[in-house]
Amino acid sequence: MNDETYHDGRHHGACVHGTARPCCRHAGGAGQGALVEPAALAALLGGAAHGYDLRRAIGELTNGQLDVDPGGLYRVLRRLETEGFVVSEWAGSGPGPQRRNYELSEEGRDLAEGWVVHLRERERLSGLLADVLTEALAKEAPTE
Amino acid sequence: MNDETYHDGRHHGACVHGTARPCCRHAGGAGQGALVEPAALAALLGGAAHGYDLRRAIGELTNGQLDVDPGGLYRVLRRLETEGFVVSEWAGSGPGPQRRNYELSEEGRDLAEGWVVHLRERERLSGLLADVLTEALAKEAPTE
DNA sequence: CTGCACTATATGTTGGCCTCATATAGATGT
DNA sequence: ACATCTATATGAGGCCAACATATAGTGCAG
Repeated sequence: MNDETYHDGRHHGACVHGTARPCCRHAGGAGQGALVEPAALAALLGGAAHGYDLRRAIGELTNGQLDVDPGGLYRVLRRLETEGFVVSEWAGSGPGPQRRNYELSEEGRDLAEGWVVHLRERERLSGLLADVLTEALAKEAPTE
Repeated sequence: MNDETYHDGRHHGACVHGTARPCCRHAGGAGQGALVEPAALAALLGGAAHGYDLRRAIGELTNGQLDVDPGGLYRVLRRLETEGFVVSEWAGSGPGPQRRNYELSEEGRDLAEGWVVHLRERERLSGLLADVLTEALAKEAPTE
């Protein structure tokens, strides 16, 4: 009603500024750090699948926490293929739109292992910074 | 010696690809997500200071885990000032290069609180994705 | 006296990512 | 016929970290 801020599950309401002003950190991935690539790798580890199914698998694997943009997902799959981490081919013709089947290569499995390390580091740094901020806010007691 | 990879504490050796190829994820903040702004806010919560000192404070607050680029730090401080989260002025003339003193505004404190929420979310998602990947890798037992 | 390292502030540039937008095409249900 | 879902894809904007580069003041060692 008179709540003019967005509530569509995207970044509008989750802007770090906590305001309705145009959020300056919802593009370019600098907000959270890359997520689509590791999510795609996780889904592919569960077995070969087509793009649309991988997106669904990501949602299931993360209990609905991650809903990756299909545009970004296909872009990542393409790039991972050009880099040799994924292999894909058009699936046999059946009813419905043409499907492309994606499968992880051995190098892709190694890449996934690398991402675990990277994500743990991000988790650690995020927690560390959140702790530092929390303590600093607590010390800076209201004096007004 | 014959180890051709970098070892200068930057992202070279920490590339998510785990290879010596030009790491494609060490620029644009997409690697870890934004860190300079919350770190700057944390340092400013400790009291007004000049830029160079804030960088040192960040190092201390994070036990050496974070060594922010001075270029980026000054850029963030400037932007935070134009956005009203920080106030600064040239310090009185003394020996040495000219210094600028930065101080958090009330809005800046609110912004810092918003960053705690954001960082906890990033911590949570990073941990979730790392868990998902770890479990998927464990299930995909070596069959070769 | 010179050169180097530190202090202190700053701008330029590049590459990658997320988000949002838009597009094409096949199938199904109302 | 239209809306929705399935399925694949490209374009564009904005942000960030990292690296580079610049200017200027100071102190110290050789």
